Amino acid sequence: MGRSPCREEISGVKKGPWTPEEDEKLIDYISKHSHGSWRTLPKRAGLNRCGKSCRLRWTNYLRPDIKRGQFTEEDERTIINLHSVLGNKWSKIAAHLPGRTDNEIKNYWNTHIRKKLLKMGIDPETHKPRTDLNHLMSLSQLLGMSNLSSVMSSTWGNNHLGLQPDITQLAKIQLLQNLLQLMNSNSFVNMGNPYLFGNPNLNPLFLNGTNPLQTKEPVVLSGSERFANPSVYSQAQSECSQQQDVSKSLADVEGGSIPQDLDYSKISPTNTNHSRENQEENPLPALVAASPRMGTLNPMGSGCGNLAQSSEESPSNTFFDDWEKLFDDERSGSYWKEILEFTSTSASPIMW
DNA sequence: AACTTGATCAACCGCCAGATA
DNA sequence: ATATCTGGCGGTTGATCAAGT
Repeated sequence: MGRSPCREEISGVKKGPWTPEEDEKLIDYISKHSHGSWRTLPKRAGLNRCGKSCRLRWTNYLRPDIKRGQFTEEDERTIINLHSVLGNKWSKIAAHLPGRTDNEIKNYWNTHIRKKLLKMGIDPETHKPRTDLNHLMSLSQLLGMSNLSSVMSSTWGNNHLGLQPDITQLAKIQLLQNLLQLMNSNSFVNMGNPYLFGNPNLNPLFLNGTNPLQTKEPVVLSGSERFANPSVYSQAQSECSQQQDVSKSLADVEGGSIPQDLDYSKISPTNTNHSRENQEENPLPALVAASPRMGTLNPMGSGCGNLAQSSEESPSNTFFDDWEKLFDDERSGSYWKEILEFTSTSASPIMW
């Protein structure tokens, strides 16, 4: 039970980097006698090291079947896919990459992949899009304050908080911009990165692995009535449905076999028929720019489809007209209204 | 040239679970 | 049944090197 005291540690064995001589001794001994008990190995091999240190040195560096050198793209894909399923189970991940050690994979994850994912707006822990909670929260609070302010204004006839009437609109616009950025970064992530392309579960926004932003036809929408149009969205669904199931992408993993203990029902709560049903009940509106200005929000360009390019096709004059129309339409019952209501009501208590 | 900063990765630490006495 | 041993694992550290100032 518990950690065994390493007696050698007490007697002051050597620590730190291994010398070539020590490596040679260890290799020589293990190749002749096999390692046997790691605890007694150092003494038998004539090494002034802890048995644990010897084991680590052997398994992580000296083992003859260790594969050195750069990780390939395939390796990287494998690691990301497996990590999305297994989490930080480095040894399990390493089992799928012959010749790679758990330590090496762990290091590679922390120094390369993790940063890459963060840059792409993916949370490396959850493999889901990052949401800057602080930012979203502050916006939500702003909305909350604004709503409170309106209530107080109507009650007392003036604005006790000194908030401008436009603050609600501003906050809403900023919140939506955030959401758009999130979705745009997702379109990049999913379409531009082959290892994520086949992994719809990595993206909770794309239920069924479909990105509502990505439609093949240049869909032009403006005003709230467009946002409530499910046909466009379902079209997008079918257009983009070539995305693979996560289990398939995992089956393609180098090494082939998938751990028996994997419970795929835990992998993606959104990647189910249930989510499809939910989606049909509450179709996410196609958030497509009706003006070129909007198009600039997506520097990565298209995925499997295009964003709308033509401003002439929009009956509205400007991008902001469209948004304003959307926000002003309190009767629409649109998805966006729901989002805004949710964010403004679910915010943490306002700090005065 | 000297210093600072950031990235990388080998090695260590501490915890855990299973095996064994 | 309990204590101890052992190997394995994941998290963290610190030495080293390269790039930037």
